Amino acid sequence: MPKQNDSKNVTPSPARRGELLATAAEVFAAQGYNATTVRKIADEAGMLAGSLYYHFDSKEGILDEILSSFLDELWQGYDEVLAAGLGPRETIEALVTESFREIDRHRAAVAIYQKESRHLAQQERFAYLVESQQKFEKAWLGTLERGVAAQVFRSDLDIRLTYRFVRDTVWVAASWYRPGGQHSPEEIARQYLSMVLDGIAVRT
Amino acid sequence: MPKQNDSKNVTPSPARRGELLATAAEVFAAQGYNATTVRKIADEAGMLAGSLYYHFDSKEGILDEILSSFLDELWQGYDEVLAAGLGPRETIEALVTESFREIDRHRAAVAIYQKESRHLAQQERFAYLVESQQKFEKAWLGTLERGVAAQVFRSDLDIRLTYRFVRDTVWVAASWYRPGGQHSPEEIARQYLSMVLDGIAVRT
DNA sequence: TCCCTTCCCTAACAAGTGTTTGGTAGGTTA
DNA sequence: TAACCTACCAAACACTTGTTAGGGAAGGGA
Repeated sequence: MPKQNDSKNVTPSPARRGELLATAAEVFAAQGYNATTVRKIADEAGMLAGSLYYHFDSKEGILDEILSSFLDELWQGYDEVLAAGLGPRETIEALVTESFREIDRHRAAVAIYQKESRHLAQQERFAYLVESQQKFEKAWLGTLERGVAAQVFRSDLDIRLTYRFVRDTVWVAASWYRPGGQHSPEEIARQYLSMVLDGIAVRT
Repeated sequence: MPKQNDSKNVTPSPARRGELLATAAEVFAAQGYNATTVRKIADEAGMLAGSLYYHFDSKEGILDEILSSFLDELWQGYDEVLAAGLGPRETIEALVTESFREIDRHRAAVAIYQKESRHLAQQERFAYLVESQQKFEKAWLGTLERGVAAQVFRSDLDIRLTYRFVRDTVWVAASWYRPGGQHSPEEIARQYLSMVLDGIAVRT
């Protein structure tokens, strides 16, 4: 039961759809969703605006597919980490590393998510953004609490503040990260973890 | 030589302008600049769209005034800190604290800046955003380098990565911060500094 | 009383928006 | 060859957008 183009009697190739989704994601990330016209996307893809509607239902549908497929892949990686039964510190390390790998693979999608998710989440179509965010909070906050209980994380900090601190430090990286840069995702994760866990001050 | 309404023979009161700027900033922050219509702003202010043009030149002019007045006030505080001749660690502490105070005072403006500055900076009208960002980088990066040289900050980290880390962790707070919440700006600054400087792990 | 200023409304404009409809070039299949 | 499918174009649609022009109500000062 296909979701797209149900009424129309056409079957666009998934490969071409993938290409178009990638270019659309780049434009959305660069200009913002609302500032991006379908004519701009089509232009970037070397075709006319109307032709996009052979492949997709709507502009919103394109955005939906970009975000949901990103989140699907993200949670595939996260669930694997969470199921591994690691200790709190090792779980945080694995989650952060996995996050930077996702940023590496889905830079545009992450940037879009960062900018638009807050007001998109109010729409029914994007309700899964709220679900994902809740699941996200549960995983990270739970791990941090486990760590405090096990005395591997500090207990003198507001735990929710700590959660937002760790979460934000990781994901905002998508705003400046460029694949193929000086540092690999793993190297960036290593340094970020070192800063988050041990701080940037010299120990006395 | 007034900048606005130069041709028209009118003189809107600064007080009313301030109110309208505040509501506009709230809507921009909540919905995004491009997704916000002037009709929505006017609606929120209890008037009709056209009436906004008695007070302002254009929608872009409103945005311009929100951002530039925020940056003016920000640099007033920053310059004071930088001129105080503090040590590197104390300078970072003062800058972070000052930043959270600005977030407290200009939450909406900061949120808009976060979301829109990247692609706004490409326009000539908003060239001052680029200048500000460069000045910003010079101040923070310079302080961090001073700290490494003075052996108060770690030397085994990529300094640019550290800069982005500290910068982002502070400013993304505007996305979740709400004035009048549980913690004061100073308290949030204190805990953030504690995390950034000493890490969240228990010292062994 | 009359005038002037402040502040907003009514009504419209032109440009740009996402989207639809019908058509067609080129390759594949029967 | 004929029928068909894929992937696009050309042209238009209805609607929303930022913006403008003219007018008018309320109030203060002369």
